[in-house]
Amino acid sequence: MNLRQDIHNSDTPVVCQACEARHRGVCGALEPHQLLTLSKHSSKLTLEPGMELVGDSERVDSYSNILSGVVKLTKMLSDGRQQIVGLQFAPDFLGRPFRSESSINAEAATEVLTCTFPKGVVDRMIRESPGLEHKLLQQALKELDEARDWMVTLGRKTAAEKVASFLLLIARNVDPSAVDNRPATFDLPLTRADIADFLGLTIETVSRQLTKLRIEGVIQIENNRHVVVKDIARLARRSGV
Amino acid sequence: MNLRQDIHNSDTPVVCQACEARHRGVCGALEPHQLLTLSKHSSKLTLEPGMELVGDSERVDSYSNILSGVVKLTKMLSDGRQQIVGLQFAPDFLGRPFRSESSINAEAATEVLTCTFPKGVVDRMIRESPGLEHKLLQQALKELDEARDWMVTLGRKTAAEKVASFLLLIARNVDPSAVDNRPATFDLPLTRADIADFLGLTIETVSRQLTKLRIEGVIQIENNRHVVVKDIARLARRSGV
DNA sequence: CCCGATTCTTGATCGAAATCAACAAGCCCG
DNA sequence: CGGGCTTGTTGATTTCGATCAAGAATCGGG
Repeated sequence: MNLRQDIHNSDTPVVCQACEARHRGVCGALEPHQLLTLSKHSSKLTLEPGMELVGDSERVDSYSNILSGVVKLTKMLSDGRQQIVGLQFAPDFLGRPFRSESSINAEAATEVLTCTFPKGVVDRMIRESPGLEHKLLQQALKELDEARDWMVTLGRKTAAEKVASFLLLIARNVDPSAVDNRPATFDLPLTRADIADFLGLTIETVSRQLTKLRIEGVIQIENNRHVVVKDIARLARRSGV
Repeated sequence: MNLRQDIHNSDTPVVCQACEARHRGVCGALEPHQLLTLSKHSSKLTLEPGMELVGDSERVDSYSNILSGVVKLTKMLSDGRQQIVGLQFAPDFLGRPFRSESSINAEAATEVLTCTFPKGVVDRMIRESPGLEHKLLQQALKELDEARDWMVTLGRKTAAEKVASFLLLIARNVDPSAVDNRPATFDLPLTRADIADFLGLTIETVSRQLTKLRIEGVIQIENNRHVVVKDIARLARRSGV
């Protein structure tokens, strides 16, 4: 799908011109004049790891496009047990349309760069522009597919398969060459504790499974975070399909 | 939200008049003339337990509103391990917009009554009617919320909490009085095997946990399927919040 | 109404991951 | 550059749920 090639680039606001969110994200649905309106109210934010984008059950009064970095979506039980229910990468759209309250917590896992808008401006634009709502529906359906895939991992895979599945997920989202089974290299955007919360495991189990994969030569790890996967297909075979 | 009270009921097709899908489902977004078009192409189907609505990776050429009964959405690993990734009740909309292939299997858990449409007719109507797309977005976001809630259950709850969570989910969807903590009575729409696949457990563990709840007086069970919960709040307390 | 099949329960044992515990390796900051 | 803190690894032990194995209850069909 090629997006409005007909319109000359110079019509679009400067801040939007090279933006991923316009090329592959929700902003692709907007006309130049809408981008202009939006860009007047938008601000680019840099968030350090651990900083909150959306607080649990806080009022949500803004939406964001993720321009770089990884955001984790978490849920917590009252006794402190935590589960990561989604990871978002650029150029994902972050925010819960049509509801000012969120039962979810969104937090920067790495350093994150966002383009952030006031909720009201976007909500108005949704009402005017069916194309934008269409993009949001696509984004929601994508997240739903990912959530359901992950439910299988959480409910039915072993610890070893879970860790392999996680590495595969990160590799595919961070290093494009992993998608077509070529060797991949990447930094883990999550700590062991985060990985454990994503996989429904403990940090000790995550650590042991990573060690096992390293010893068996499926992956190499440097400085705890940097991972090299020579044979993606081999990793995939360990992910329980 | 009250839906087009201005339009006299007699304008809407007879089959739609008392239909839940029009009152609380996606059809509420449609004008009488659209309902008429749709109703001309729709057919009501009755499905026995175990019958497939959407086959895994089959072409999906239809959408359905669930009018009664419970549909389970399942995913399977290549070695046969299975996970139920969602349950749908009336008047949920079933079908994956904008994609002719589904990686999900939809199967009647109980006897199910649907109102089914050809994909093409609905897809066309989506393009014409932003209101319909809006409803679909709401449906997708609802399913996403449910999926994420369930991820917490799968990843972080104990077997006892999982079974309690499941009973609570069914009670709230089947017996309205459960929603405001009044005593509830219902038939389990799933077999023990299905419950196990939903909770990421084995049938033996599900059975043992149900027995435990029964012995401790939290629930009563008759004929394996019929459940009475006198104190919903007590059940909720066991669900791990 | 009875028989066979399915579904469910209960018991005994096993094993994967959690927990408990100690230590190692980075890393930030003075 | 050294010390304290966070983050990660490894080992020993426990535990929860899986697995293996019988039975019991329920259901559907002749």
